Amino acid sequence: MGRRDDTKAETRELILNSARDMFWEKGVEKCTIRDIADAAGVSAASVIVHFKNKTALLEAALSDDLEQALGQIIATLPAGKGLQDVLFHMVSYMLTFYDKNRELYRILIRDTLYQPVQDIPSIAMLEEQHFQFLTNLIEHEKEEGRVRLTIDSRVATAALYSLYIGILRNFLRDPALSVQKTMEQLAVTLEQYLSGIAV
Amino acid sequence: MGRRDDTKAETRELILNSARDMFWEKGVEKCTIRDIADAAGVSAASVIVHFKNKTALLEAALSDDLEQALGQIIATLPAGKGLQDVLFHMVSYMLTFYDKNRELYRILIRDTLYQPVQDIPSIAMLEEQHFQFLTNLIEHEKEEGRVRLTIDSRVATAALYSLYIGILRNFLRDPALSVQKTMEQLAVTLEQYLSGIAV
DNA sequence: TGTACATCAGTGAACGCGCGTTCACTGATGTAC
DNA sequence: TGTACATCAGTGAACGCGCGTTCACTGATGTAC
Repeated sequence: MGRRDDTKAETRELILNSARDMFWEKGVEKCTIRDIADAAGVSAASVIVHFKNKTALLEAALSDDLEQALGQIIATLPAGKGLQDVLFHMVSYMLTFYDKNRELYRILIRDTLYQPVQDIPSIAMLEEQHFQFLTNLIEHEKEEGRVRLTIDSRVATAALYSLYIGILRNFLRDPALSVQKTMEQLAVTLEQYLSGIAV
Repeated sequence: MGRRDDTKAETRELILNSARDMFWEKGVEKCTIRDIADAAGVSAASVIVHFKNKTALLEAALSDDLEQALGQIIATLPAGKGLQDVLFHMVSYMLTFYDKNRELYRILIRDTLYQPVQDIPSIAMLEEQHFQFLTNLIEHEKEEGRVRLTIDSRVATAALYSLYIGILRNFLRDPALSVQKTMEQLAVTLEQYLSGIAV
């Protein structure tokens, strides 16, 4: 880790910061790799050396903020509350976060959700953390006697995540849908999931 | 509806057929709008007149087959069976369908799932039909006394659809995941959803 | 029914744009002796 | 410690490619009278 690696990392950061700023300001479609390179005071070729393509750059540029958000969520978790409260807290935080620039995050999610894991390393890692956290939470709920012991926690996590992604899809696709309304959707969905629908 | 409209519709069909064939053969990324135009014996400008862009063409070109698949599913439905059997039948049919060209359908879904409804008219309509069918199914289950009457069918439909999309995501992103294995995932997920996870 | 005109699907060729690649290069940093 | 060479991040300029647009046009079809 000599000076060479340091300056390399610095250049990377310069590009990442400019990218994030420009994506926020002008939107993904409206700003070019050249624009970002210019703003970072770096050549366009250098951007491509650091990031495979525009989507990879987008992913890397926005994942820092996402990571911070996830950290914030966990730091501000309501203590001693059950699954439902924790999930509410998480989703409402994330929706408020995405609401700051729905169009930007819609494009991020559209372009990453169905990509192979190796193409979206940062977000895949965040997702994995998120999963692990939820799984632990469900395990904890089992110990508290609020979730049946026969339930497979990984399966339940995947299901809850799918329900979240589904609701997020509505939220990001329909600008008229408020955070409030979306949280109400979550409430009924979650209520159904927890108690089941079968007689 | 004179001859003018007829020939217009014919040209549209020519483009659509060439597009579907080429997308299947070479993959979406590898074939250009010009390639498709040439194969259809039509000018590239004409393709753009008929379809706004490549994604719109992809959506239109593949939605016919999807519509047929959905028709087939409903036609071959196991009669007199419950929700679980019907859902199994549907998902297993769709996975087998997508399995014929996972990469192609991965791209289709990636490029359409988070697009505004007006940009993907054909698929949005299919989705709406699919939804309606599921909602009716759940209503029927209520009458049969297999689903609680207090359950909101639209909410349950949205939830089941989200769970399906989540499982489909794993399937399309991981080529090593077999239809069989994916159906097992569905089984446990569905079992949880039907009976709930809470004590 | 025929004539004159309007409409419009489709053409072909050119264009601008942005992405991603390539390549010879510069200059700072790292390493071998 | 100094010297000579190797490495490699970054440059700048050019390039090819595909997308989507534009525009003057042709010729068939539709419509008004």
